[in-house]
Amino acid sequence: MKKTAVPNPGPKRTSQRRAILQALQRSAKPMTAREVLARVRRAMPRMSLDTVYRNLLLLVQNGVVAQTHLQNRSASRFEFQADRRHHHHAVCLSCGRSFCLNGISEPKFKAPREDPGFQVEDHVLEFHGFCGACRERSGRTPKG
Amino acid sequence: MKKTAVPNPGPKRTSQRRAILQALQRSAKPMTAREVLARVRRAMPRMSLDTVYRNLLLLVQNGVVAQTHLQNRSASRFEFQADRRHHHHAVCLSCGRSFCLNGISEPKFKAPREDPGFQVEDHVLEFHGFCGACRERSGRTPKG
DNA sequence: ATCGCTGCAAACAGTTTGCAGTCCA
DNA sequence: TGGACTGCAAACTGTTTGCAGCGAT
Repeated sequence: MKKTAVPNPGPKRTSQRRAILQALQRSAKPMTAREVLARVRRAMPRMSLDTVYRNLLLLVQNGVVAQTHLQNRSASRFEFQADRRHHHHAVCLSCGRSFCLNGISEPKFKAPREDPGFQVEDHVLEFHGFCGACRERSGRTPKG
Repeated sequence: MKKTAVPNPGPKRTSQRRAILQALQRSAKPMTAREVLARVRRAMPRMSLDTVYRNLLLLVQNGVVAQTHLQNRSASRFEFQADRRHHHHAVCLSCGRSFCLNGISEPKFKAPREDPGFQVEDHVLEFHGFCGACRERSGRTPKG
């Protein structure tokens, strides 16, 4: 039997996907879907927010991108992960930007009295405060 | 000039508000607005979700209730605070319930390299895992 | 030729807001 | 009495989904 040209199933390499990933890779800070969209639209004006979400979801599922729901904001943030270590975030209460933190010692878990059988898989640690820029802008000094 | 009976401005003590606060006080776990509504409706069937939200907001602003956006879930959780100490939460990845944790040692902050001037005001620590009930239900054993 | 992907629009969940009538102080 | 509060409905935001056409393999 002649072997028919069976289309290769699985993800396709689309320009949109590449652009979204690239935007994340180039950003030092986690971005919201909307921020990603704005960035990508500079090159691809017709990109839609749905496509951003769909691709982010895919990237998150593949472990390429990490998704975080910040306490502060309703929109989740996405960041490129590649071989990044587990880390935490600092979120500015004023401008909402979030920064990645490294070298924070990992918190130790103690099961709740109510449920001693609780088994931890993961954790999220988020610091809230004011970033340098916002403190300067608002006249907050390091000591004041 | 005769002193007219000027209505006292400021919050009024309504039965709805009392019921909402009571529901939170009686709950060991943080509740979503919808959970609060369900609870309160047992006594006040006409209570609306909007009223729950409005009152929760007020209570949060007054520091009576703490609001937490969990990583996991989209709906925020509310819990009675009174004179409660700062504490953290454990969230079950399976059933979504959240438990309060006490006696966790506080994480230490280290400013991000990117913004050494970041000043911390607060933090949130959230453990994710599986609660005892869900582990039993799904056959997860402590060692397996 | 397929099947994944895209853009558009509509659907959804959580939350907020405008309005007119109701209730507490 | 008057402003605070309530219920209802509608608006809004972030995110997801249905659909028909497009595009990568």
